[in-house]
Amino acid sequence: MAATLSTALDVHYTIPHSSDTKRSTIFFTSPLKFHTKRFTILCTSSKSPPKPPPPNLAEPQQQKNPSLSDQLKPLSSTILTDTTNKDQLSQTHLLSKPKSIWVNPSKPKRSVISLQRHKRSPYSYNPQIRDLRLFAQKLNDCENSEGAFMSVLEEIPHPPTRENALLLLNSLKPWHKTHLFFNWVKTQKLFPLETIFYNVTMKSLRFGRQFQLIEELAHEMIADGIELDNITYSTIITCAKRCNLFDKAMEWFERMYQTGLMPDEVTYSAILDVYAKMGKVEEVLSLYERGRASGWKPDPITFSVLGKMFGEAGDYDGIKYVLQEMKSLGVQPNLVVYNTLLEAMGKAGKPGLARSLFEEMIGSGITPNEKTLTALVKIYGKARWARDAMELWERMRSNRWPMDFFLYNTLLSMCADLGLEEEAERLFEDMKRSEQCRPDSWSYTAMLNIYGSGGSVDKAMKMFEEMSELGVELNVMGCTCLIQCLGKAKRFDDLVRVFGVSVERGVRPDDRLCGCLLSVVSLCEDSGDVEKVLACLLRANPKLVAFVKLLGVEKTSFEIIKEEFRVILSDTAVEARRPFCNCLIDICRKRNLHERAHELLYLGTMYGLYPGLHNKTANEWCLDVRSLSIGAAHTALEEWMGTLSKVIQRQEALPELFSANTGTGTHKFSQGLGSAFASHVEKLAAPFRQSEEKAGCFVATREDMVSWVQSRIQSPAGTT
DNA sequence: CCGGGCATAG
Repeated sequence: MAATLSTALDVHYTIPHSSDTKRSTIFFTSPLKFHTKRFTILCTSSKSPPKPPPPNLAEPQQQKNPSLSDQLKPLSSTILTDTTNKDQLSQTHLLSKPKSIWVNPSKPKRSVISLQRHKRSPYSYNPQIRDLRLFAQKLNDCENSEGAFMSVLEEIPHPPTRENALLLLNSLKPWHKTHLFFNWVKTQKLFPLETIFYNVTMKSLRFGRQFQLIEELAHEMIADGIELDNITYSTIITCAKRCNLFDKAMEWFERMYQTGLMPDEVTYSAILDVYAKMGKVEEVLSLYERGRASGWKPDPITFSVLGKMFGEAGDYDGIKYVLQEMKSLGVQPNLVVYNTLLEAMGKAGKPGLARSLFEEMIGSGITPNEKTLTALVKIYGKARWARDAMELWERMRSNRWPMDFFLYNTLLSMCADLGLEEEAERLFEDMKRSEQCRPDSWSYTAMLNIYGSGGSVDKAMKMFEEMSELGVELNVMGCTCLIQCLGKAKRFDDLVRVFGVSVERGVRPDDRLCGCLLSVVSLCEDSGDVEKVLACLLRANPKLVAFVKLLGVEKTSFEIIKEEFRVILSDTAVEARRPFCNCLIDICRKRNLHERAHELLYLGTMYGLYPGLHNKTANEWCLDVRSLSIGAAHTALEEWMGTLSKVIQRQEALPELFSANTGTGTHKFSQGLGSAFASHVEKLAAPFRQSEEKAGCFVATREDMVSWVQSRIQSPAGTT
């Protein structure tokens, strides 16, 4: 198999792997692509094309309005018909800032947004407001049934005039009661129900996510000839969005244009958010550009929508673009915008930029809230920036910045990320003493994570017992942390008990928990223990257990392993695939199935689980084992040495430097891949030395490598 | 007293 794997590793020399495929930089590196892409908002990239209005919808009154998709013809086609020298124009315009396109158009573009916000009608002071508020409270407090509601309603202190009815309608919750009251007012027929009555009712229905009812009301408005205004549409659209009915949101947005109503910026940013939530980045940017071209100066909420979208995409260039746009338009970010952008920076993996953005925010005089601090604490924890995390924590205390439940739990998780056991314990005690923030399932899980990764088994078990006593739910992550910890401590009987209790208490094992059990199997010295742990795994993933057994059957062919492993991996969550492969390799090595281990590493490489394992330049060949388990790293090193021997024997060109990167294990609790690697290198007497410049890197010169390989060829000792 | 944006995990 060795030859086959070297072939696989060789494949890596030539195929550049890209780990950055999720970056979308449409707008910034390739404006041409963006602007020339044919785009119609409702048709092209939507999985479900827009349906015609349902038959019970009245026909829109004004057919003269083009559909939105017609209005949003690609910018490029509009520009190119305006000139004879198309090539030149497309060059100059597409490379300049998009908005410059609109400086002097021969025909003004049709506007897509109304620059005037919908005006609200003023209301006059109602002297009965006090009575009516008390009455509304009474209605809110009564039993949530039609009978109870109607009998309280008979005690209404003042006649339900238009103003009184509106006031009551505005004060009612939950949505059932608003709806009952709306219907009651309708049956009274004391005055015609105007748009505002529908709007207020819809707002309440949206709280209860009652899209069906909202749509019924909208159809009723259409049938009765009651005008739908921007407030109506934005409420319908945001309700559809919250119910994940994106097609519905688009359908109503489209209908709005068709009836000749121009969205104002509230409706417009609501629909931008709909597209953003669907991940339609290009569509959002196109809409944004069209709005800008109509003379719209977006407000902070719009930028928050854009920032969130780029954050979800992990697109740092996009986040930069949002900041630039705000700057050039003179829009000052508010607290929510900063919160969104901080979170986005975290998702884009830019802790340093998140830190400067936070300082900029403080500098501009904005006080952070719980959400700001939650985002930042999470970022520092994940980046393992212990110093920044502790400084921030100190600032939170000395400035008395607000704390809440999320923030407590995030601080606990940060302690887990940084290995701060004592700090976490103090925090946890604070929470127990507090009124508002008693530890919940998240808090206990964080503690299980801290004790689990720190190897404090007894403390972890104490948490587990405490959870049972207090009735705190154990979730799959807490269970995984505990199992991992018990496994490392070789307390297999406790492990089996914890697993059983967890499943009884409703924990549904996921792929990460299976990976954890598999890693415990690789730690077992005794075959009886192996069976115990496999029995747990059998309840969660019988196929995986069958595969583990198959690996030990000597006559199993490589082809069978290949196919069965493929099936296993395709049934496995992406984030658990490499851990599975690592553990399986470890298991094989533990059982002295070294050939099998090499086969699995080969297959793992084939199936793309180890991108960038081997990097080759003219000067340096580097084996990057940072994402490998100890057994897998040993296997990869052996494989690499085998390949090098052949290359040297064939007298092919070699680089000056060889290096193996184990990483430094920035996590306090990481398992020490570097030292394991060092001792394996020592056992092989390979000429690798710890690099002085680069921590976690082992280096060897060409001369040393060649003489070592040649000595091994002469006396092939210690080849396993 | 009618409409839009922000948070917790192995």
